[in-house]
This record gives sequence, structure tokens and C-alpha cells, in this order.
Amino acid sequence: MRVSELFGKTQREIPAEADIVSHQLLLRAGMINQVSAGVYSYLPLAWRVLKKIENIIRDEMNKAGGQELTLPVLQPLELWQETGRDKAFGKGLFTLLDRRERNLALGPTHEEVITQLVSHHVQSYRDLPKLLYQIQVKFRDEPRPRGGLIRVREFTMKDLYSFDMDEAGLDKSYQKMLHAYKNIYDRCGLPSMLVEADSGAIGGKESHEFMLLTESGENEIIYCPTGDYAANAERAESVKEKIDGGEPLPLEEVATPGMTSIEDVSGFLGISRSHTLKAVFYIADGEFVFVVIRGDLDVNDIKLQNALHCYELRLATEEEVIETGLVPGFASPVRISGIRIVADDSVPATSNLVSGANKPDTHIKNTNYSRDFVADIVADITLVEAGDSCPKCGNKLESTRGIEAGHVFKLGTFQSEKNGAYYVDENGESHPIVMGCYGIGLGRLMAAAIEQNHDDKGIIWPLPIAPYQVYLCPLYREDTNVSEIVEKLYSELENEGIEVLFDDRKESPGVKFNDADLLGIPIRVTVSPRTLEKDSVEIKLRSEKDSALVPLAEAVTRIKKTIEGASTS
RNA sequence: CGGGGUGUGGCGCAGUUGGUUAGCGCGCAGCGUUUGGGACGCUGAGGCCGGAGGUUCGAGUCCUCUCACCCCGACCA
Repeated sequence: MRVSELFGKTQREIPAEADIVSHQLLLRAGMINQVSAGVYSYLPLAWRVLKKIENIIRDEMNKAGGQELTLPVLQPLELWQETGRDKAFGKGLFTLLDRRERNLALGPTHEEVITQLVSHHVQSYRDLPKLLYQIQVKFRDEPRPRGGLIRVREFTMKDLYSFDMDEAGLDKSYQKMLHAYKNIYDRCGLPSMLVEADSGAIGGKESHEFMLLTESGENEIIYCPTGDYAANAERAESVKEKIDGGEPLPLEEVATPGMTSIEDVSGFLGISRSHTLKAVFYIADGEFVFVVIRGDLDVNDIKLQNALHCYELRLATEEEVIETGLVPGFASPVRISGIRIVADDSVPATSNLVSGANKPDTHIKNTNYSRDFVADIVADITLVEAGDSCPKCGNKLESTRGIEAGHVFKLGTFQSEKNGAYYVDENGESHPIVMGCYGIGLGRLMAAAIEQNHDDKGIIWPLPIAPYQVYLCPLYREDTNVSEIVEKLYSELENEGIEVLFDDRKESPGVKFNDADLLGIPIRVTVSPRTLEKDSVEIKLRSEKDSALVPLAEAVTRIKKTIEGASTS
């Protein structure tokens, strides 16, 4: 492709809209164009990158035994009502009415449709297992699209769904996908980290995410430096410090004027925070919930939401707390009724805690779980932080950030039961099909690749996903034969099947070099009167500082070698 | 949905207490001189100042409403 003919222009200045690097560079490189919040057009350079990523993914899916198919974007809302996931997605689901006033949804994902499809074509254990996938556009009305391509409302995603007879089969499919995913990121040239993930309110039991580590990542990752544990902070667990409160003592009121925070109370009474009981109030699907946790710990909202099995969860306002009859800052789970109580598992494990007294300026000492109050739910709802202890080995956990570039779930039979996908086993008995699902967002992967690979000049594409492999950069001068030689080189490279972006513009060297750097093409080949004096061309890798002069006659083979070397290493 | 911010040629911005033909840089077009890290000169094209309503002799500027986009939070496979 000749740059003079390429659709899309580079921009020197950083668009004011863009905050994160990948967004800025995608815009400056003329790769994407925003149409609406979270909706983009993809120009030829971006499209080529997406196609390369797509082909790598497709290849790995096929190798793992996946069969590609295509599914509708337009889906009847009833299908979503069958599983109740219309509620789980809530406003995130784009819906519309057709001319007959029937409700339709734009697919945010395709479990419902594919499960229904499978129910029509799988009746027997002989039809299983199956791995089916599609690479298609999906729609989600995100509350807040952000970060350019990181979080959008219309996006292309590869989703594979596995259908197995039983858990053992699912385990196998799941392992296959973990392996395939690792290969995908490796082949794209992007280091990834596998972490345990939250599977959401309706998800199955097990779930993992593939993270591309970068500081601009939306997700906090908690991991053990020994490598035996890594999890999204949303679900990370830790070994909680054991606090010995001694034998249960009688309840005792104590005046604590104005001491409304854990900090205040522990300081005032001269005890550590871990000897206090922290009360936090939430509204879960409209219901007021009283949450208690040991004073030195914080509540993880996601874990709490999972424990409550609710769709919507938020902190209660002070007014709501007062309306409920509680005293903010001095609330206690002791002797209250009609309010659901959730306790972190640290609470039953610790004795003689200081809690509120449900009256102003007063706390009670020696609150003991079971004797003084019980919770409706006891669960681990602790927010884990760097410095806590690894659940596997006890070492200090660390924290980093990453972009979620893939998410795999063991769905189990929830979906197949609701959408009626059953099979008959050898004994003629009917069972729901055991499912898994495995997604990768292509645009996000592209953006994450840039977040991981750039410098102050521009993008540095890993060769396997670069829009072009070679940037052929002649520096013309009228009285020389650069033009003739570079045209010949261009067609030779193309004949070898090498993807060349040929900067045939009559621009100054500075402009060309800067554009080459901005676009991030891995191999830059400069031909100029200066190199031709030595009968050579200059080859420079975008990822490296130095360049090398290579004899013109060897240029093509040298470039081929560089490409092969990069793709096998 | 709550909080904050921004809307002025393709991009980045300026525009005073309201005052005449709305500016600058980049980019774009033409001509000429240039060519190893975003060259220079000359000439030129390109604007319902986000939209609607209002105040006023007069509105990019003031008032009201509205829309869009961005950021933080809520939310989110």
C-alpha cells in the first residue's frame, strides 16, 4: 500500500477527547474515528490489525476443536426473559420494538441464542462434546463508555461456548481454552497473566480472566510473587489475621462521645481496630442490609453482592440509615430486628468486639457473635489489599493493574436448564448440558496492545499484529535514482508476500520518520541518496534504537529473515 | 443516576466590562525554493461560534432551557 493512497491521515496534535495513550495514538494514527460515545469507525489500518488478531484467535480456536458459526445480533427479548438475564443486564441491554411492537434485544452476548440452537441439534450424548464459536459484533449500553476502545458499546468479540455431558467434560474443555488463550496472547506478542475472576451474580463457579498488565488497566490484580496465586481484586482472597479476643465477657456499655469512626473509637478506647466491629449499610435491590466486618477490614462490594445474590447494590445514605431507626456512627447488630444482617467470616472468628450501642455517643464492649447476635448470611466479604497474606502460601500479596483481555467461565447447567438444552445418556436418562463460555474482545485487545507497546513517538506494534510489516521510506532527491530503486524494491517485497507500507509521498524526512514511528510499523527500510552511495538500504526496527546498513542486493532476504525471526521467537 | 469539565473551520486553541469584516497555530489547495527527524516564502479555500428561546439598538460574549462529548464515582462477563 502506498501512503499516498492510504485512507486515513496522521495527526500531529493530541485530540482533546483522549485521555489514555492507546486512545490518543489510535486517533493520531488515523486508525479510529468516534461516531458516538463508545461507538467507533475503524479505518483500514485498524481493520488490518483487528483482522490479524481475529485470524490468530480463529486459528487457535480451530486447533482446539472449535467450530465457527454465526449468530444473530437481533434477538427476541423473550429468550432473555427465559433465563432472567434481561434483569441481570438491566439497562445494559439495548432493546427495541419492531413494527409489530415486539420486543427485541441487540445481543450483548450469545449464550441464550446458542443454547437454544444447540437444544435443536443435540439430543444424545453421542452429539457431545461440542465447541462452537463466533466472532461478531455485540452491543452493550455501558453506563459509562471510556478509554477509547477499552470500554465501548458496540464491539467485536470472539465467544466460544462449550457443551459437555458432565463436569469432567467441562473441565477438559475449560483446560483446552485456557491453553488456547495463552497461545493467542503469546502469538500476538503480548505477555498475559491468568487470574481468578469473579463470575458475576449468575455466573457459574469457576472463572478466570486473562490480564494484559499495564498501569492504565481498569482492573486491580492481587497476586503472590511466588506465582502460586493471582486474582482480580474483585474476588481475591487472603488468609485473615487471627485475632484473639479471649473468653467471651459480659456486654458493657461505654460512653464514646462523638466517636463515630473505627479510627476514633479504637483510638479513644486504646484498642486496635481489629478488636472493633465495623458496621456498613447497603441497599440491595431496594432492601436495607446491615453488614458487619471486623474493624481492620473493608467490605468488597462484589463479594457482598454475590453473597446476597442481588442485582443492584449500593451504599445506603445517612438518611436511609436514620429512617431504619439506626444511629449512624453508633449502630449495632445487637438487639435489632427486621433487618437482614450479613457478617464477614472474620466476625464469628473474633470475640469481645467493640460495637455501637444503637444510641448516640455510646458503644458496647464484648460483643460476641452467636451469643449477642446472629447474621442471616456469613461469608467472606473482605476486600483484599497488597500486603495481605496469600491464601496458598501465606506470603505477602502484591498488587498491579491490567486490562481484561479475555474472560472464561464455567457456566454449568444454569443456561441449558433455562433454555431447554438437554441430552439423553447411555441409559436413556435426560440431563442438562454442561456449559462453559470463553470471550475475547478484539478492539480492547488492540488497545491493550498499544498500552503495552508504545513510546513517546507512537505505537510499537508487535510484528504478528502490525498493520504492515515494513515501512518503506524513500528520501527523494531529484537528481538521483532513489525513485527507480525503491519502486523495484517495493514490488520485490510485495512479491515475497511481505506487507509493505510504501511512503511514496514527497514529504521531508522528518515527516516520514515521525509518521513511521507514530504508526509503529515494526521494520523501517530507508532508501536515500546517502544509503545508495554505499549501494545499501537502512533497516531499523521500531522497537530498537539502532539501525543497520544492508547491501541493496541482500535487502529482501534480510527483511524476510527479520520477519521470520520475529515470528518464531 | 450523582459530581466536575468542554462545545468557536479537519485538529489544537484564543476571543477583554456585550460593539462593526471572528482570530492564531497545525493541516488543506496553488506556485516557487527545500530534503536524514514534523523545512521556508508567497497566494488562497474553509466558520448557521453545539441547538432553541430570550434580554438588547447590537450577542461567540448576558439569561433560560436543551443536546452532545470527556473525566471521577455508581455501574459493568
